[in-house]
Amino acid sequence: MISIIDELHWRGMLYAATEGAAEHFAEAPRNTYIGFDPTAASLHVGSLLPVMGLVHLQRAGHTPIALVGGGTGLIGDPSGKTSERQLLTKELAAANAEGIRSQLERFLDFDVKSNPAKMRNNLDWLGGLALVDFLRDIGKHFSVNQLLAKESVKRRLANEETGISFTEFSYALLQSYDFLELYRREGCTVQLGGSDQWGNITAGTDLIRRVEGVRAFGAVLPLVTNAGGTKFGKTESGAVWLDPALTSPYRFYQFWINVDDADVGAYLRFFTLLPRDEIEALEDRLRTEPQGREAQRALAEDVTRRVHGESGLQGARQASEVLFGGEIQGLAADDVADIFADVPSSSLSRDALGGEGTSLVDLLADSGLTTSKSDARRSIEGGGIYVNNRRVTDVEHRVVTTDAIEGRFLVLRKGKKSYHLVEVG
RNA sequence: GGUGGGGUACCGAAGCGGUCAAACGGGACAGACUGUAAAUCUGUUGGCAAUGCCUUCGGAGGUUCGAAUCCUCCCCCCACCA
Repeated sequence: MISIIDELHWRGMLYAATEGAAEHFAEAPRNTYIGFDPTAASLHVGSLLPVMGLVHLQRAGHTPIALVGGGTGLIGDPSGKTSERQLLTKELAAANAEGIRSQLERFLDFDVKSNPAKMRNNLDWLGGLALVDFLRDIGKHFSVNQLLAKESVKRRLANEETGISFTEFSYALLQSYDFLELYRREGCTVQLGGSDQWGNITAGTDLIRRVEGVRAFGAVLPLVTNAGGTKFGKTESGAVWLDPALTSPYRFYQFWINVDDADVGAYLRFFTLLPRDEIEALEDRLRTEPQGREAQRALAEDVTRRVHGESGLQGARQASEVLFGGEIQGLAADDVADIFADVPSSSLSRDALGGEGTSLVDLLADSGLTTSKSDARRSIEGGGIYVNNRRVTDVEHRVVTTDAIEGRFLVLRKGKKSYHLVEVG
């Protein structure tokens, strides 16, 4: 059996681990958990690294437990946050937990006999918790002095403006309690998390040692960064979600295709299950023939397939090939409809294109491709606007019936990558 | 509570009676180059029925032919003192 620690290590996915964690994993299959905050109904690519952590655990023969924080989500983790968080309603937290659950099912095997993945919701034990019991049994083991020394708390205390509420201050206790509960219920002895979770995780191992006299372990994953210095997983249009309703498979695929050369090696290790020699071969080719962009392609295909399935991938890939291949003129309208299924679209009445037609400036502003008519004019003047992939430089340009492909579609484009489909009907 | 400084466009920051839709920098968008990359260079960056018009310089009033700029009141930040 491959060692989970070795696997995570060569992939650069091991930022830190508690003393003895490697040996602990080597001795026997272990039940290991990672928590997910139900702040939204969908995971985004920012949470993909912990998800992959669970995947590796399962592949290495351990039992991964995904803990959805239906209860802690009601509190809010102060780690990495500079200001007090908006509390979720119970209903919202529950609905979000359900959405996350269904997405995790794409990554983990919940049915395999030997080590099926498990999903738990901490609302099950936090929901009915009696305050007095909690303070007496759990709170007793925590030193306020130590909690105050935590980096996340210190930062908030230093800021007199925002401060920190007692609610968030007690978050570490709840997360520690989760770990304890999972130990009791599932025999869970290891917790994984993002590097910002280190303090919360070690608080949990301490609690288990004190209460149960058992040694528990923790390991944390690195922060995913990108060479450009911007936040990973964010694009102009916001976060990249796993839910196809929020981020279409096409856009999802494009996100990975566009990964900076400097980042693609690390991302292949993080987000795909490709073996080491394949990744290194891809990196070689990135150096010798970067124009092929095989590494980005491999990354995009692997991740898109896992998240959106084979058909989602094929659709995204076909669309990308046509869109960046150039010619749209020769395409049949049905193909256009297929290819642009994921691209933002709007409709326009056939009448609007009759006679004088409609001004391109209006179309652009209505489509949202440009933020205003002024913006549309500027974009046209700057040579950044294309109709059916042909550049238009005349600000007064009017679009008429014969421009539509088979009378049904107009493909608007701004710059290299922003498309909008107008359905004529 | 006292004294002083300040609130300007997406952000930072100039402007301190007309030539201000507001310098400059960052960001963003577009173009060139390229590989749907990075770096670099160039252009654009309030709106519209567009050689003009309308809205915007914390808020509300006022002075003036004319206010981001001057006056009054209010709100909010920062520094020092208490």
